[in-house]
Amino acid sequence: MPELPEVEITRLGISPYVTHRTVQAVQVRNPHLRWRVPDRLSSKVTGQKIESVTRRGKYLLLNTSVGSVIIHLGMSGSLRVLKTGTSPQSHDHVDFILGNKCLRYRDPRRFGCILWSNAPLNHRLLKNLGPEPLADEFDGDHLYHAARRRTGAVKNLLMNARVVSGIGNIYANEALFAAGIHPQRAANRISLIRYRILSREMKRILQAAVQAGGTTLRDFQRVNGQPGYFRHALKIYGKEGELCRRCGARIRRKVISGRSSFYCVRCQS
DNA sequence: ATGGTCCCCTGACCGC
DNA sequence: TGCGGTCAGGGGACCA
Repeated sequence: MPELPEVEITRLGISPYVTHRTVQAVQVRNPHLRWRVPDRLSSKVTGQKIESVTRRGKYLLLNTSVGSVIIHLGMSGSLRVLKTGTSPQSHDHVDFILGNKCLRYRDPRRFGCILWSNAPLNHRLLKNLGPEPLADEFDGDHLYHAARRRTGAVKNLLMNARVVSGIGNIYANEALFAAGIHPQRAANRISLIRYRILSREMKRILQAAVQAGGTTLRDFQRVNGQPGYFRHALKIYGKEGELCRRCGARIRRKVISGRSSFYCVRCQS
């Protein structure tokens, strides 16, 4: 499900309900996520006040004064705020009880994770993440530099979290279409000028997606239950066989490194 | 260091 | 209605 915009929408959605609240209990119904939910999670976080909810790449952090809960939503994860006592459905694996509210983690495929760290930004999963794509430090020069020794597809460069964090399959496809770059083009055979265009398009598309509440393909929901509306703004992702909105050529699909890639042969090179 | 391939898991969908 | 195959928004582990 979630790439940067959807994780950010989740953050914005839960933040007002959990910030400054104290965790009174943690209920782990199924600890078997990507990594086992640590047994110490409950003892670490119970009694602590959540001071802020932040995001790094696709990771969410529930920050307390003694450490942070690290949450990743994987492919199918979601967080909702419910009335405490609401009976859990299948795949509702973890609850954080916050007085009369309950922060509930649901993840049918269990590709996500919930971990605890005293120093989350130095955690092995976070410390090597590349810059945030919406930060000033991320620009065409950064991409160009990262691409110097890489002969693989530029799409893989965008989806490499060590190069830039938070970009997944949808937004990589959309940004490359917007920049007119073929997803399979070798990363080291793209000019600085084109990387500057690409980085600008990435920022523009990610910002627009956040504005629209993210992209709902099938099951992404905001905390209020509404879908994200950026799906209607997608120009290339999932549109194999349709006509390019820019030139009318038929959109193609090709699997690159195991992920579906969509592109227009006339507009992207 | 980079770039492949495999795998974790469930659910939706499609063709027969 | 059932069944098998395919696909899905992520990303770490492993190997060449």
